[in-house]
Amino acid sequence: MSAKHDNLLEEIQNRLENLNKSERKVAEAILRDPSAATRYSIAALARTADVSEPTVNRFCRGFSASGFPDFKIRLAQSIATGTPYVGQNIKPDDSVEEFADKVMLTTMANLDKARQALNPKDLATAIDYLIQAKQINFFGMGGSAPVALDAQHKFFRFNIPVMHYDDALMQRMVAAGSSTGDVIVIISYTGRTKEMIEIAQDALANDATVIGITTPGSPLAEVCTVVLGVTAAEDTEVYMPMSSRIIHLAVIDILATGVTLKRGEGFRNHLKKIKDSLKATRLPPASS
Amino acid sequence: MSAKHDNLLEEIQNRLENLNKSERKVAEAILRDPSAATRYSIAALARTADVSEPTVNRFCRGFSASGFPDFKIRLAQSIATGTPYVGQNIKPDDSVEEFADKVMLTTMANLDKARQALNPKDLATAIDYLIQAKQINFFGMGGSAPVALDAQHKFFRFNIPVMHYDDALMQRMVAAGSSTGDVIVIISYTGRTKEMIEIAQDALANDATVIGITTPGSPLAEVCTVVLGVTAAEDTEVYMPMSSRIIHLAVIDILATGVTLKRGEGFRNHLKKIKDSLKATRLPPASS
DNA sequence: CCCACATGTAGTAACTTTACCCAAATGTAG
DNA sequence: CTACATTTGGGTAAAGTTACTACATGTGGG
Repeated sequence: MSAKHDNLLEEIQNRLENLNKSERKVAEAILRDPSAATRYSIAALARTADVSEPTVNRFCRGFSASGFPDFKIRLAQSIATGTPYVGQNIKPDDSVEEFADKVMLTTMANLDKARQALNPKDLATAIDYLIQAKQINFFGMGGSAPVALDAQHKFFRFNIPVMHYDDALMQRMVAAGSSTGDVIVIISYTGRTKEMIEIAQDALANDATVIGITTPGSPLAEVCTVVLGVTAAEDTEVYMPMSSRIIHLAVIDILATGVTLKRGEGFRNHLKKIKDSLKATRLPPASS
Repeated sequence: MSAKHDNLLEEIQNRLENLNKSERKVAEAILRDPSAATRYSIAALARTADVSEPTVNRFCRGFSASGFPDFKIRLAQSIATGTPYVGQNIKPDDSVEEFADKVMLTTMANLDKARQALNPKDLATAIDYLIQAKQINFFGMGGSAPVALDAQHKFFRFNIPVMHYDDALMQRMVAAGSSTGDVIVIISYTGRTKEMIEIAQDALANDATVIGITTPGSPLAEVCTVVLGVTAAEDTEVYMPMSSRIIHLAVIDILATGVTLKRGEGFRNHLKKIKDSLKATRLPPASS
């Protein structure tokens, strides 16, 4: 089952510095046009990189492949995963098509990292808490406010009392007034916003459950009951964080899906009824 | 460039019925363990399928590969794309790990569809309108409200007057009060909410620009100045729409990126200053 | 100046493909 | 309905590629 992403291309990139002259030539030839490399024979690649065939072969073995053909297959898989763009940062002179592609592919790559990083056990624990919750509150400030709002929308359909707050004062009040059985989900990219940490501690002091969707290892993560964490490196300093919110949304989707599934068949009908109640406000589907 | 998903495995599955006896034996052998097939030599695969080597070769050519090695590479890519999950819907008895993976992979697949479907020219047009805007308003109701809120957060940093509205009454008032140079971005998954269409028409009547992030071909799309459209099929009827909002967010990311880039270097410093102003509210990065 | 490492040459082994042939099935004419 | 022709499916074996191994040669560091 396990998908174990080799990310061969990334590995080649990383080890580029540690390779000797000829092998670096091979690496560069491959990175120059990875998908072409999958079509080359060992002789063709050797010629392109201007080295001998055994050098290519040694290079392949260096990346723990049994030989050139095996290496080519791993490379092909690595490409299919969308890896070629990963890490390629957006440059000021990119065309619209180029940076649009980069934004999309970077987002996809980050989602994939998140997929691999997320711990199913923690997810399951979080879902269990949410199902048993008397009341759910989503807290997110600044850039995470939309995520909290979205979460409220999704969980609203489960007929558990649910709210979101994007304002520290209200969050503090809710945390102070919480008790056993209340679940507070705190969404924060950095996990280093002082107030959020204090709020989490307040809630915990009142025996509420605190689920953190934040960076693992951050001060906020330290205090949460459960942490659903992802480290998506991005150029936070200058541009705005982009992928992180999308990952957070995806985590919310997973939690919502989990709650739906665990509630069983009867409950899925309830969801359908809510959907149906919205139909009246819409025009009929395109007829032509 | 073009990523053209072959989905070779799917194609083999589909054509299984139309193959003659021996070639079907080959197909079945491959489907039985696709990833093993990528490691086999033609002789090994022939033995496993209990046919001769040329038969395997003919089979490969039948799937428009130049030969067996080429076929193996396409097969490898097909496996790596995560194909097994794409389209596989979530089932009530999935484990947490399974459905979490499916949610993520479905989202990724939809983002990729969006990436290919988005028209760079329309994006460029939208970005131009946004740069020249006197005022930008994001409208989104229900599930699209969080997207509108997120957009406001992102565009707030550009020091253009920007607001979001999630309430039809306010939206109508803003549309009625708009004029040339105002840009209204309407976010709607279905593009069939009656009120939104009327609101769009009001805004257009006042010479405002209306950018629609919605389903192409929908009634709303018909009336917009520019449409940034994506058709992400999902199980809207029972579960809630998930991927669509994430795609919409990604589109917002692209627009924001475009505006940032087009504004040039000086402006990116301005963004950095805003970032810096937030530092004071945070704990320092992990020190250990 | 020598040793060790890096790299290339040439030959061999493995793998793939082509050319050819046989067998079975289907079609056709007597 | 039989007998011959034609097409289709599929295997054998040899030719052609491709990849690997063993060895030779060069080159930089001690």
